[in-house]
Amino acid sequence: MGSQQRKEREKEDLRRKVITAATELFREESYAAVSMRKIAKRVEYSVGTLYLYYKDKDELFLAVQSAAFEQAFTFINARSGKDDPLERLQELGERYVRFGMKNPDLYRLMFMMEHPMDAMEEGDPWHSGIALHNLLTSLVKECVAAGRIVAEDPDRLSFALWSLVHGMVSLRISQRLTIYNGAHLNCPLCGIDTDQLVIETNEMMISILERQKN
Amino acid sequence: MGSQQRKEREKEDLRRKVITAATELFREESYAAVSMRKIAKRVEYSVGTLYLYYKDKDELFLAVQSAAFEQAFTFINARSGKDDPLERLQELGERYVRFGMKNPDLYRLMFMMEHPMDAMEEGDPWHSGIALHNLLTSLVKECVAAGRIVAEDPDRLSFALWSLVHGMVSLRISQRLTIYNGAHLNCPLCGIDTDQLVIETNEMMISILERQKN
DNA sequence: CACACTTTCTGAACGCTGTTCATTTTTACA
DNA sequence: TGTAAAAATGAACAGCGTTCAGAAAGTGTG
Repeated sequence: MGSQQRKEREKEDLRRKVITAATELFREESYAAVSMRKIAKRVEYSVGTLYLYYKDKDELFLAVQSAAFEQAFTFINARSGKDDPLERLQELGERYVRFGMKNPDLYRLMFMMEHPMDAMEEGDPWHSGIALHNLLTSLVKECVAAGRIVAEDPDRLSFALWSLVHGMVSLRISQRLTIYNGAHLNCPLCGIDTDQLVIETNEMMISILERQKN
Repeated sequence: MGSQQRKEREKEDLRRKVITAATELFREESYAAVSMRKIAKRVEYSVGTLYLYYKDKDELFLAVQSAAFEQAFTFINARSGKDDPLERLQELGERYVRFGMKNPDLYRLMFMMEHPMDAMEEGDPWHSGIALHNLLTSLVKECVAAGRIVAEDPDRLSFALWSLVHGMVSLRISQRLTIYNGAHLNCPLCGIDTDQLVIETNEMMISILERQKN
């Protein structure tokens, strides 16, 4: 019977539809405003049905997260014409922060949401996230190999760079860079556009690495 | 009449009690588990009373955040015997990440919680947060003045360092460093204790700055 | 077609959340 | 002691995630 396969396909279809609807909602409203009932309404099923496809909200959100990681990977992995690995490293960071700042609620879901570790057992929602991480580390190592930077421990340096860009994006997303808006903090950074600050600081860190010699 | 002043004092007392209770709850349970009813129960008032002292949950949380910033400032500002400003900078970073990793839910409240900007008008919940920021920037400038590091733009460098430590702490808190636990990411960092990784990476970044010459 | 069996779907119900507000209790002062 | 003002209460409301008895739709057989 081919009907078995058709049903499998339909089941997968609905799962995808749910993820798409949830992703749209994340884009339209804020992270906190996305509820099971709203997702159900958008896919035109009752709320109970969602629980036939996802064990609970955490599992559903994990699936959305997984899809978000794929989007992020696609966006960030876009190859550039540059030859210099260090330039590509800078571009990698820039695309990372751009993605995060353009998709704050997806970014929250990917990197800032509290996690139900028990739901993480099966499947691998972080697959594309891991791929991103590998992209970074191998690029850093390429820079070292090409003599563009010096690094005793390229893996730790990669972690530091990830932390740097993540730190900037998450502070930006959580509105913590608004301290640079008012004048209560009197420093040259005040008044600057925070998105620009993030991007420029990424560039600065790259040039610091470039200038560093053993 | 002195009764007027006494009432003012009692009012302030309850406000403080509420903040203390909420802070305790943040420590005991997770961030998400702290509800108005639980706070009310702990201070032995009805839930409605809380709304006589705080306009809504956001305002209450902002007050808790403000107290948390003070705690953080006290903890992180602890003076060390070191003379070298760069060593003190490294210690500053270390105390920052230690505070964050020991008080994950307070840290969430301070730096990761989505913010109701409209509640930020009066008062200055970030006062001690700003003080922390100033501590960092002035220390960085001290390092530059002492010739311990080179920095074209000390303010941007301070922002970068803040982003770095915040990035590490928040990734740690959000359980994202668990990718270094399993073996699915085969790199030298795997299996390492993540708290240690964070602290060591802070040290590494300091030594990178130290080695950097113009 | 009719029947039985399975799968899919529904939406009311439960206990939780933040928030409001009519009501009651407590306090203050003449 | 009486009365006006202040403070505290907790039931009620809408929305949340989640469950589950029952309705509906689909499937295979006689």
